[in-house]
Amino acid sequence: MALEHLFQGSALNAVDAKGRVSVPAFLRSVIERRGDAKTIVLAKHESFPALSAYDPAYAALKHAKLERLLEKEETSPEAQLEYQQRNLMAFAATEEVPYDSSGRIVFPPMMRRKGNIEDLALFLGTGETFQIWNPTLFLKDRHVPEDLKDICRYRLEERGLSA
Amino acid sequence: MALEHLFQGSALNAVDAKGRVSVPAFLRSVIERRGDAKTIVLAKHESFPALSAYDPAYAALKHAKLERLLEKEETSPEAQLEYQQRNLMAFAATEEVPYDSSGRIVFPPMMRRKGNIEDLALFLGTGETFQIWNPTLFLKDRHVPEDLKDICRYRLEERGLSA
DNA sequence: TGTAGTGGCATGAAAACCCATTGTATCCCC
DNA sequence: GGGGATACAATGGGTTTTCATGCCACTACA
Repeated sequence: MALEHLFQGSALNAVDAKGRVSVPAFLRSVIERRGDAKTIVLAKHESFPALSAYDPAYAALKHAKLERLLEKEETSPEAQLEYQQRNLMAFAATEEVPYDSSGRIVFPPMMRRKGNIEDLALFLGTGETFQIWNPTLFLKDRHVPEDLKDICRYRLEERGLSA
Repeated sequence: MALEHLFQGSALNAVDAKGRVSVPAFLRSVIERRGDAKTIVLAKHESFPALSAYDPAYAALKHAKLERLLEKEETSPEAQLEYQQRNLMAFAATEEVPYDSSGRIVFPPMMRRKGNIEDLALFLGTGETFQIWNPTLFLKDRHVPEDLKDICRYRLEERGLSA
Protein backbone atom coordinates (compact mmCIF):
# COMPACT_ATOMS: atom_id res chain seq x y z
CA MET A 1 0.00 0.00 0.00
CA ALA A 2 2.25 2.75 -1.20
CA LEU A 3 0.45 5.33 -3.26
CA GLU A 4 2.84 7.72 -4.79
CA HIS A 5 0.64 10.74 -5.01
CA LEU A 6 -0.94 12.10 -1.89
CA PHE A 7 -3.91 14.36 -1.32
CA GLN A 8 -2.94 17.57 0.41
CA GLY A 9 -4.12 21.10 0.84
CA SER A 10 -7.47 22.70 1.57
CA ALA A 11 -10.21 24.55 -0.27
CA LEU A 12 -13.67 25.88 0.33
CA ASN A 13 -16.12 25.63 -2.56
CA ALA A 14 -19.76 26.48 -3.06
CA VAL A 15 -22.51 23.88 -3.44
CA ASP A 16 -25.14 25.15 -5.87
CA ALA A 17 -28.87 24.61 -5.91
CA LYS A 18 -28.51 21.36 -7.83
CA GLY A 19 -26.05 20.02 -5.26
CA ARG A 20 -23.03 20.50 -7.49
CA VAL A 21 -19.49 21.30 -6.32
CA SER A 22 -16.20 21.80 -8.04
CA VAL A 23 -13.66 19.30 -6.80
CA PRO A 24 -10.53 21.45 -6.31
CA ALA A 25 -8.14 21.11 -9.22
CA PHE A 26 -5.21 20.08 -6.99
CA LEU A 27 -7.18 17.09 -5.73
CA ARG A 28 -8.30 16.13 -9.21
CA SER A 29 -4.75 16.12 -10.44
CA VAL A 30 -3.85 13.55 -7.76
CA ILE A 31 -6.79 11.35 -8.73
CA GLU A 32 -5.77 11.40 -12.36
CA ARG A 33 -2.16 10.63 -11.59
CA ARG A 34 -3.17 7.64 -9.47
CA GLY A 35 -5.31 6.15 -12.21
CA ASP A 36 -7.16 7.18 -15.30
CA ALA A 37 -10.63 7.48 -13.84
CA LYS A 38 -12.34 10.81 -13.55
CA THR A 39 -14.48 9.77 -10.61
CA ILE A 40 -14.36 9.98 -6.85
CA VAL A 41 -15.71 7.58 -4.26
CA LEU A 42 -17.71 9.07 -1.41
CA ALA A 43 -18.30 7.51 2.00
CA LYS A 44 -19.53 8.61 5.39
CA HIS A 45 -16.47 9.25 7.53
CA GLU A 46 -16.25 6.63 10.25
CA SER A 47 -15.58 8.99 13.12
CA PHE A 48 -16.40 12.52 11.97
CA PRO A 49 -19.72 14.04 10.89
CA ALA A 50 -18.25 14.51 7.42
CA LEU A 51 -17.51 12.64 4.23
CA SER A 52 -14.44 10.68 3.30
CA ALA A 53 -13.42 10.61 -0.34
CA TYR A 54 -10.87 8.90 -2.52
CA ASP A 55 -10.23 7.60 -6.01
CA PRO A 56 -11.37 4.21 -7.40
CA ALA A 57 -7.79 2.91 -7.42
CA TYR A 58 -7.63 3.36 -3.67
CA ALA A 59 -10.94 1.53 -3.29
CA ALA A 60 -9.52 -1.42 -5.23
CA LEU A 61 -6.45 -1.47 -3.01
CA LYS A 62 -8.63 -1.48 0.07
CA HIS A 63 -10.59 -4.40 -1.33
CA ALA A 64 -7.47 -6.41 -2.14
CA LYS A 65 -6.27 -5.84 1.41
CA LEU A 66 -9.50 -7.23 2.84
CA GLU A 67 -9.33 -10.27 0.58
CA ARG A 68 -5.81 -11.12 1.66
CA LEU A 69 -6.84 -10.77 5.27
CA LEU A 70 -9.62 -13.28 4.77
CA GLU A 71 -7.43 -15.82 3.03
CA LYS A 72 -4.85 -15.68 5.78
CA GLU A 73 -7.26 -16.11 8.66
CA GLU A 74 -9.30 -19.14 9.50
CA THR A 75 -12.48 -19.33 7.50
CA SER A 76 -14.53 -19.59 10.66
CA PRO A 77 -18.11 -18.36 10.51
CA GLU A 78 -17.18 -15.32 12.61
CA ALA A 79 -14.32 -14.37 10.33
CA GLN A 80 -16.60 -14.80 7.31
CA LEU A 81 -19.25 -12.57 8.85
CA GLU A 82 -16.73 -9.91 9.77
CA TYR A 83 -15.44 -9.98 6.21
CA GLN A 84 -18.94 -9.68 4.78
CA GLN A 85 -19.73 -6.71 6.98
CA ARG A 86 -16.56 -4.84 6.14
CA ASN A 87 -17.02 -5.49 2.47
CA LEU A 88 -20.56 -4.20 2.63
CA MET A 89 -19.43 -1.07 4.41
CA ALA A 90 -16.62 -0.51 1.94
CA PHE A 91 -18.76 -0.87 -1.17
CA ALA A 92 -22.45 -0.72 -0.44
CA ALA A 93 -22.11 2.26 1.86
CA THR A 94 -20.19 4.24 -0.72
CA GLU A 95 -21.09 5.96 -3.97
CA GLU A 96 -18.90 6.55 -6.98
CA VAL A 97 -19.56 9.82 -8.75
CA PRO A 98 -17.95 11.09 -11.93
CA TYR A 99 -16.85 14.67 -12.35
CA ASP A 100 -17.48 16.47 -15.61
CA SER A 101 -15.10 18.32 -17.88
CA SER A 102 -15.13 21.33 -15.61
CA GLY A 103 -14.34 19.18 -12.59
CA ARG A 104 -17.71 19.17 -10.90
CA ILE A 105 -19.56 16.38 -9.12
CA VAL A 106 -23.15 16.32 -7.98
CA PHE A 107 -23.63 15.14 -4.44
CA PRO A 108 -25.92 12.12 -4.30
CA PRO A 109 -28.70 13.26 -1.94
CA MET A 110 -27.98 10.46 0.52
CA MET A 111 -24.32 11.41 0.80
CA ARG A 112 -25.13 15.05 1.10
CA ARG A 113 -27.28 14.28 4.08
CA LYS A 114 -24.86 11.80 5.66
CA GLY A 115 -22.06 14.31 5.37
CA ASN A 116 -24.22 17.20 6.60
CA ILE A 117 -23.23 19.20 3.55
CA GLU A 118 -25.16 22.40 2.98
CA ASP A 119 -24.13 25.24 0.70
CA LEU A 120 -20.39 25.19 1.38
CA ALA A 121 -17.95 22.29 1.14
CA LEU A 122 -14.57 22.32 2.86
CA PHE A 123 -12.05 20.00 1.21
CA LEU A 124 -9.13 18.74 3.28
CA GLY A 125 -6.37 16.50 1.97
CA THR A 126 -5.30 13.74 4.33
CA GLY A 127 -2.76 11.82 2.29
CA GLU A 128 -4.32 8.67 0.92
CA THR A 129 -7.81 10.14 1.08
CA PHE A 130 -9.43 13.51 1.58
CA GLN A 131 -12.36 14.78 3.61
CA ILE A 132 -15.33 16.95 2.79
CA TRP A 133 -16.85 18.95 5.63
CA ASN A 134 -19.58 21.41 6.31
CA PRO A 135 -17.34 24.30 7.49
CA THR A 136 -19.78 25.26 10.21
CA LEU A 137 -19.67 21.79 11.74
CA PHE A 138 -15.90 21.75 11.36
CA LEU A 139 -15.57 24.86 13.49
CA LYS A 140 -17.91 23.44 16.10
CA ASP A 141 -16.28 20.03 16.37
CA ARG A 142 -14.29 19.75 19.56
CA HIS A 143 -12.00 17.06 18.17
CA VAL A 144 -10.60 19.38 15.53
CA PRO A 145 -7.35 21.17 16.50
CA GLU A 146 -7.50 24.94 16.65
CA ASP A 147 -4.85 25.35 13.98
CA LEU A 148 -7.02 23.52 11.50
CA LYS A 149 -9.99 25.63 12.40
CA ASP A 150 -7.89 28.66 11.61
CA ILE A 151 -7.48 27.34 8.10
CA CYS A 152 -11.23 27.02 7.81
CA ARG A 153 -11.73 30.53 9.16
CA TYR A 154 -9.23 31.83 6.67
CA ARG A 155 -11.02 30.16 3.79
CA LEU A 156 -14.30 31.64 4.92
CA GLU A 157 -12.78 35.09 5.21
CA GLU A 158 -11.37 34.76 1.73
CA ARG A 159 -14.94 34.58 0.51
CA GLY A 160 -16.10 37.46 2.60
CA LEU A 161 -17.98 35.22 5.00
CA SER A 162 -17.82 35.74 8.73
CA ALA A 163 -18.00 32.28 10.30
CA MET B 1 -7.77 -12.40 -8.52
CA ALA B 2 -7.70 -8.76 -9.40
CA LEU B 3 -10.81 -7.54 -11.13
CA GLU B 4 -10.49 -4.03 -12.29
CA HIS B 5 -14.08 -2.99 -12.06
CA LEU B 6 -15.87 -3.33 -8.76
CA PHE B 7 -19.54 -3.36 -7.84
CA GLN B 8 -20.35 -0.46 -5.59
CA GLY B 9 -23.27 1.60 -4.42
CA SER B 10 -26.87 0.82 -3.53
CA ALA B 11 -30.33 1.02 -5.05
CA LEU B 12 -33.89 0.00 -4.27
CA ASN B 13 -36.00 -1.13 -7.22
CA ALA B 14 -39.53 -2.42 -7.62
CA VAL B 15 -40.34 -6.01 -8.52
CA ASP B 16 -43.43 -6.11 -10.72
CA ALA B 17 -46.23 -8.65 -10.71
CA LYS B 18 -44.36 -10.85 -13.17
CA GLY B 19 -41.24 -10.91 -11.03
CA ARG B 20 -39.27 -8.50 -13.15
CA VAL B 21 -36.74 -5.96 -11.83
CA SER B 22 -34.47 -3.41 -13.36
CA VAL B 23 -30.87 -4.16 -12.52
CA PRO B 24 -29.45 -0.73 -11.59
CA ALA B 25 -27.55 0.82 -14.47
CA PHE B 26 -24.37 1.34 -12.43
CA LEU B 27 -24.17 -2.40 -11.76
CA ARG B 28 -24.86 -3.28 -15.39
CA SER B 29 -22.06 -1.04 -16.52
CA VAL B 30 -19.61 -2.99 -14.35
CA ILE B 31 -20.88 -6.30 -15.74
CA GLU B 32 -20.42 -5.10 -19.29
CA ARG B 33 -16.97 -3.73 -18.63
CA ARG B 34 -15.87 -7.04 -17.10
CA GLY B 35 -17.02 -9.04 -20.08
CA ASP B 36 -19.43 -8.76 -22.95
CA ALA B 37 -22.29 -10.77 -21.51
CA LYS B 38 -25.59 -9.14 -20.68
CA THR B 39 -26.46 -11.69 -18.01
CA ILE B 40 -26.13 -12.06 -14.28
CA VAL B 41 -25.58 -15.17 -12.18
CA LEU B 42 -27.79 -15.58 -9.13
CA ALA B 43 -27.06 -17.70 -6.05
CA LYS B 44 -28.32 -18.01 -2.52
CA HIS B 45 -25.96 -16.04 -0.30
CA GLU B 46 -23.93 -18.35 1.91
CA SER B 47 -24.38 -16.43 5.14
CA PHE B 48 -27.29 -14.05 4.64
CA PRO B 49 -30.99 -14.65 3.83
CA ALA B 50 -30.47 -12.90 0.52
CA LEU B 51 -29.14 -13.46 -2.97
CA SER B 52 -25.61 -13.11 -4.18
CA ALA B 53 -25.11 -12.02 -7.78
CA TYR B 54 -22.26 -11.51 -10.22
CA ASP B 55 -21.30 -11.66 -13.85
CA PRO B 56 -20.37 -14.82 -15.81
CA ALA B 57 -16.72 -13.71 -15.96
CA TYR B 58 -16.54 -13.75 -12.19
CA ALA B 59 -18.09 -17.24 -12.11
CA ALA B 60 -15.24 -18.47 -14.27
CA LEU B 61 -12.72 -16.86 -11.96
CA LYS B 62 -14.35 -18.46 -8.95
CA HIS B 63 -14.10 -21.85 -10.60
CA ALA B 64 -10.41 -21.37 -11.30
CA LYS B 65 -9.90 -20.33 -7.68
CA LEU B 66 -11.54 -23.52 -6.42
CA GLU B 67 -9.38 -25.59 -8.72
CA ARG B 68 -6.23 -24.00 -7.43
CA LEU B 69 -7.33 -24.57 -3.87
CA LEU B 70 -7.77 -28.26 -4.60
CA GLU B 71 -4.36 -28.56 -6.18
CA LYS B 72 -2.67 -26.86 -3.27
CA GLU B 73 -4.21 -29.01 -0.59
CA GLU B 74 -3.72 -32.71 -0.12
CA THR B 75 -5.99 -34.68 -2.37
CA SER B 76 -7.35 -36.54 0.60
CA PRO B 77 -10.84 -37.97 0.28
CA GLU B 78 -12.14 -35.23 2.57
CA ALA B 79 -10.59 -32.50 0.50
CA GLN B 80 -12.00 -34.06 -2.63
CA LEU B 81 -15.44 -34.19 -1.13
CA GLU B 82 -15.22 -30.62 0.03
CA TYR B 83 -14.22 -29.57 -3.45
CA GLN B 84 -17.10 -31.46 -5.03
CA GLN B 85 -19.55 -29.84 -2.69
CA ARG B 86 -18.29 -26.35 -3.23
CA ASN B 87 -18.22 -26.83 -6.94
CA LEU B 88 -21.80 -28.03 -6.87
CA MET B 89 -22.83 -25.02 -4.87
CA ALA B 90 -21.00 -22.70 -7.20
CA PHE B 91 -22.58 -24.04 -10.34
CA ALA B 92 -25.58 -26.27 -9.79
CA ALA B 93 -27.12 -24.03 -7.17
CA THR B 94 -26.94 -20.97 -9.36
CA GLU B 95 -29.01 -19.62 -12.21
CA GLU B 96 -27.88 -17.41 -15.02
CA VAL B 97 -30.43 -14.90 -16.22
CA PRO B 98 -30.18 -12.44 -19.09
CA TYR B 99 -31.36 -8.87 -18.85
CA ASP B 100 -33.24 -7.28 -21.71
CA SER B 101 -32.53 -4.12 -23.64
CA SER B 102 -34.02 -2.01 -20.88
CA GLY B 103 -31.93 -3.75 -18.24
CA ARG B 104 -34.59 -5.94 -16.68
CA ILE B 105 -34.28 -9.49 -15.43
CA VAL B 106 -36.99 -11.93 -14.47
CA PHE B 107 -36.41 -13.62 -11.13
CA PRO B 108 -36.51 -17.39 -11.51
CA PRO B 109 -39.20 -18.47 -8.99
CA MET B 110 -36.81 -20.66 -7.04
CA MET B 111 -34.31 -17.84 -6.60
CA ARG B 112 -37.03 -15.43 -5.70
CA ARG B 113 -38.07 -17.76 -2.93
CA LYS B 114 -34.52 -18.56 -1.78
CA GLY B 115 -33.72 -14.89 -1.59
CA ASN B 116 -37.01 -14.02 0.09
CA ILE B 117 -37.62 -11.37 -2.53
CA GLU B 118 -41.07 -9.81 -2.53
CA ASP B 119 -42.05 -6.56 -4.21
CA LEU B 120 -38.88 -4.57 -3.52
CA ALA B 121 -35.29 -5.49 -4.24
CA LEU B 122 -32.37 -3.82 -2.48
CA PHE B 123 -29.17 -3.98 -4.51
CA LEU B 124 -25.87 -3.63 -2.64
CA GLY B 125 -22.46 -3.60 -4.25
CA THR B 126 -19.78 -5.58 -2.43
CA GLY B 127 -16.79 -5.27 -4.73
CA GLU B 128 -16.41 -8.47 -6.70
CA THR B 129 -20.09 -9.33 -6.37
CA PHE B 130 -23.32 -7.68 -5.32
CA GLN B 131 -26.23 -8.70 -3.12
CA ILE B 132 -29.98 -8.55 -3.57
CA TRP B 133 -32.08 -8.28 -0.43
CA ASN B 134 -35.65 -7.97 0.66
CA PRO B 135 -35.35 -4.58 2.39
CA THR B 136 -37.63 -5.66 5.21
CA LEU B 137 -35.42 -8.62 6.06
CA PHE B 138 -32.37 -6.43 5.74
CA LEU B 139 -33.65 -4.08 8.42
CA LYS B 140 -34.49 -7.01 10.68
CA ASP B 141 -31.17 -8.84 10.33
CA ARG B 142 -29.08 -8.46 13.44
CA HIS B 143 -25.82 -9.06 11.62
CA VAL B 144 -26.24 -5.99 9.46
CA PRO B 145 -24.46 -2.87 10.77
CA GLU B 146 -26.68 0.05 11.64
CA ASP B 147 -25.01 2.36 9.12
CA LEU B 148 -26.10 0.08 6.33
CA LYS B 149 -29.64 -0.08 7.63
CA ASP B 150 -29.65 3.70 7.45
CA ILE B 151 -28.95 3.41 3.76
CA CYS B 152 -31.86 1.04 3.35
CA ARG B 153 -34.11 3.37 5.31
CA TYR B 154 -33.01 6.26 3.16
CA ARG B 155 -33.77 4.36 -0.02
CA LEU B 156 -37.22 3.51 1.27
CA GLU B 157 -37.85 7.10 2.23
CA GLU B 158 -36.80 8.25 -1.21
CA ARG B 159 -39.74 6.25 -2.54
CA GLY B 160 -42.13 7.60 0.01
CA LEU B 161 -42.23 4.34 1.93
CA SER B 162 -42.06 4.28 5.70
CA ALA B 163 -40.02 1.22 6.65
C1' DT C 1 -59.46 -20.10 -26.76
C1' DG C 2 -57.75 -18.74 -22.41
C1' DT C 3 -53.62 -17.99 -19.79
C1' DA C 4 -48.96 -17.39 -18.72
C1' DG C 5 -44.53 -16.00 -19.97
C1' DT C 6 -41.58 -12.74 -23.07
C1' DG C 7 -40.25 -9.03 -25.61
C1' DG C 8 -40.66 -4.49 -27.19
C1' DC C 9 -42.52 0.41 -26.74
C1' DA C 10 -43.91 4.79 -24.22
C1' DT C 11 -43.64 7.93 -20.47
C1' DG C 12 -42.21 10.91 -16.67
C1' DA C 13 -38.60 11.91 -13.76
C1' DA C 14 -33.97 12.48 -12.91
C1' DA C 15 -29.31 12.74 -14.12
C1' DA C 16 -25.49 13.81 -17.25
C1' DC C 17 -23.83 17.05 -20.63
C1' DC C 18 -22.73 21.33 -22.83
C1' DC C 19 -22.00 26.24 -23.20
C1' DA C 20 -21.44 30.77 -21.22
C1' DT C 21 -19.68 33.93 -17.66
C1' DT C 22 -17.12 35.45 -13.88
C1' DG C 23 -13.28 35.83 -11.04
C1' DT C 24 -8.50 35.13 -10.02
C1' DA C 25 -3.82 34.13 -10.50
C1' DT C 26 0.02 34.12 -13.83
C1' DC C 27 2.83 35.59 -17.37
C1' DC C 28 4.85 38.70 -20.52
C1' DC C 29 5.95 42.88 -22.41
C1' DC C 30 6.69 47.47 -21.97
C1' DG D 1 7.91 47.43 -11.46
C1' DG D 2 3.40 48.32 -13.56
C1' DG D 3 -0.24 47.16 -16.62
C1' DG D 4 -2.43 44.49 -19.66
C1' DA D 5 -3.38 40.10 -21.59
C1' DT D 6 -3.98 35.16 -20.96
C1' DA D 7 -5.06 30.89 -19.06
C1' DC D 8 -7.31 28.21 -15.83
C1' DA D 9 -10.55 27.50 -12.08
C1' DA D 10 -15.15 27.93 -10.33
C1' DT D 11 -20.00 28.63 -10.97
C1' DG D 12 -24.64 29.47 -13.20
C1' DG D 13 -28.09 28.04 -16.40
C1' DG D 14 -30.36 25.41 -19.96
C1' DT D 15 -30.87 21.20 -22.90
C1' DT D 16 -30.43 16.45 -24.04
C1' DT D 17 -30.03 11.73 -22.72
C1' DT D 18 -30.73 7.96 -19.81
C1' DC D 19 -33.21 5.30 -16.41
C1' DA D 20 -36.79 2.89 -14.12
C1' DT D 21 -41.20 1.25 -14.84
C1' DG D 22 -45.91 0.83 -16.54
C1' DC D 23 -48.30 -0.81 -20.55
C1' DC D 24 -49.38 -3.40 -24.56
C1' DA D 25 -48.67 -6.93 -28.12
C1' DC D 26 -47.12 -11.43 -29.39
C1' DT D 27 -46.14 -16.34 -28.89
C1' DA D 28 -46.60 -20.87 -26.93
C1' DC D 29 -48.69 -24.21 -24.60
C1' DA D 30 -52.56 -26.13 -22.48
